[in-house]
Amino acid sequence: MATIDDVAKTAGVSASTVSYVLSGKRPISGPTRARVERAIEKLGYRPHAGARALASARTNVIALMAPLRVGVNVPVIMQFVTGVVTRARDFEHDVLLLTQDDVSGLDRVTGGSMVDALVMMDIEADDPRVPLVAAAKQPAVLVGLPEDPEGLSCVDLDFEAAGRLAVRHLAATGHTDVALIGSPPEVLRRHTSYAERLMRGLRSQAQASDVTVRVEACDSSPSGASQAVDTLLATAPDTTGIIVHNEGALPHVLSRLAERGIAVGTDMAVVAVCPKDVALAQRIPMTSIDLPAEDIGRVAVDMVMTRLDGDQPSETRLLAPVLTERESSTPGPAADG
Amino acid sequence: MATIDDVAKTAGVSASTVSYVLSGKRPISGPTRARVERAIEKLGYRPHAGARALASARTNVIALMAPLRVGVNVPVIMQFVTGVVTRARDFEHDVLLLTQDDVSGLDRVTGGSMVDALVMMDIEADDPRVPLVAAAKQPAVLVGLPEDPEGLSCVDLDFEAAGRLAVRHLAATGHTDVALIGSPPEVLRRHTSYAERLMRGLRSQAQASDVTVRVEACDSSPSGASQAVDTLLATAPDTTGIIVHNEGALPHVLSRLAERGIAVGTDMAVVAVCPKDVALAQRIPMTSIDLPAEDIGRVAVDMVMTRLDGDQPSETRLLAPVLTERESSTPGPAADG
DNA sequence: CTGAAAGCGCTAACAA
DNA sequence: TTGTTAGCGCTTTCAG
Repeated sequence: MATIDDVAKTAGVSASTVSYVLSGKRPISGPTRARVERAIEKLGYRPHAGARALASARTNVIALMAPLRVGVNVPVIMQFVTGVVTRARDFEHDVLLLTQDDVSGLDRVTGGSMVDALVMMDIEADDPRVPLVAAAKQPAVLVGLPEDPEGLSCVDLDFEAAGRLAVRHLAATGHTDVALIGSPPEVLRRHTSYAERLMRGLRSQAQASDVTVRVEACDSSPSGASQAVDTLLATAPDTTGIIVHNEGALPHVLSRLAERGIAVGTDMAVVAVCPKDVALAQRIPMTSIDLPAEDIGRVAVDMVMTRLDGDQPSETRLLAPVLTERESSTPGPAADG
Repeated sequence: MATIDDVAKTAGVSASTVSYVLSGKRPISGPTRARVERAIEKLGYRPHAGARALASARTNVIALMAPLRVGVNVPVIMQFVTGVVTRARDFEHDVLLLTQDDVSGLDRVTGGSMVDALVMMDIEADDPRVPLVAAAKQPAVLVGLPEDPEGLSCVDLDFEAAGRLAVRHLAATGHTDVALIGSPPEVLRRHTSYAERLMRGLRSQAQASDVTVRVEACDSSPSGASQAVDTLLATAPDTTGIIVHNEGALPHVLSRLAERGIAVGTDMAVVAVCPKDVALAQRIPMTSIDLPAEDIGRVAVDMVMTRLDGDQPSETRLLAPVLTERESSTPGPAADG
């Protein structure tokens, strides 16, 4: 492999000039630049990342901690990762992938100066990684909200607003008895705050709009979904609007409703909280509040990059939810008259 | 951050001794080792990755090129990535994630010595990345089979054997008219060889077992799946066994069959080629040939690690398919008598 | 506008 | 069993 000295030699300049041509950190005359570039081209020169990191204290790599366990949210995670990776490239950064549970990985990449910054997905209320990352010398942004973000930056969908929005939509279309089919019990137990935030929004808007909200936890399996639907219809037969916040269960919820002869869109309004493509991949195009995973990933990278140079103060960004009406929700019973 | 010299100083030894304690590349006396370890602990010392890479020409990072486009195979990809990341950790390596289409990323990480090795997913028959990676100084393993693997190592499920296995299973349970509901047309156009290999196996075994096989390409959308089912039943009404090799379409295929009053498992045997968890997440537990994505990822890492030190010759490993009988397939018509 | 030279923090001969 | 020392390839003062 050619080194910077090789390039310097064949261009007839000093190594530092080559370096400055590459970094643009000082003005270079046209002819000199041209000769250097020709030499680089000719030799197929690539700066050695390790040497660069050593000399400049910059790796041009960010770490991404993602929950790689198999499960419900796989599409969301993938979209998020995609957003992070593509946006990182816009800043000339690559992405080092860590699994959520590799807590020691945090220390490794951080202390070993393997990365310039960190993005951590799927933050739980009382997440053990939060204190670790707060102590790191690299900036970090969390996706999700921990109990105490003490000086850390966070991004997420504004789930509370999403909850309000969903209820407002159903209320506006005449529904007075609505229900949430939500996350699996284990998610709730883990205190991933988004579920709680959604419910808070749901409840506050329910009160404001004078509708009742029943909440049903729901396993993502076919049987879990069927059970949730059956329980709901048994205990709250007046329900005319359902909010589903569980991608894995969504198709099965719809199947179950179909099996029971309930026509989604006419007999029952259904609003999903999920990525757009998931909403569109159902048997009926779903009215949905988009979970803009890729956007969130992009924003996370933007935030972390901002913090790379200047020491911006920490901030929390909650993206405003957007509801798109599709065939699964139509004016409800009270609006019929 | 503490450096190796700091550690050496507080342990009262030389830097090289610290280095050797860490690497284990030469014997160290008990007491010395103890003092060094104490110093490391006390200072919270972490070797600087860049410095290490520069001095040793090892980064302890491997690159993984994965197709991050959204689509059908998301669960498979995630499982695969998980396999790679966790196995890499067993070899003290981290994973740098590149997107499939970032072809220049290959050059960047390779030429810049950012990684020790490469794993590339989803290789197509005439993949433009193959010559690039063949020219790299780092070893690589491909997941999938290119047209010409010229000296490169590959892993994949043995799809040809899987095709044979599926047909053999259906034939053995009495079916004589079977069909494949396969990948979307665009996948076939991309010449991802697995689809072709599966069909080859299907056809050869069909001939051997004296059964007919009809092939239906199938878009992964609900409507695409319905259409495939409808076309199939219209043009080949005698079909009693279906092989589905399209995870995204699978639930919709099953729904469509249900809608048409065809009972999967009794009226129609269905064999899926998909990950186990997908097979189990359907309305009926599916007889399936497992797509062991996580295993493949693990094997890919094993192979690439082997090639890191000694220059092992290149090899291609095709994992033997395993069929698990579940409720979606039962003895067919001919076996009834 | 360009060069010379001093490190960045580590590894691995070479010496003892 | 341990220490000394010469780089690894780059960035960035400092000088001109």
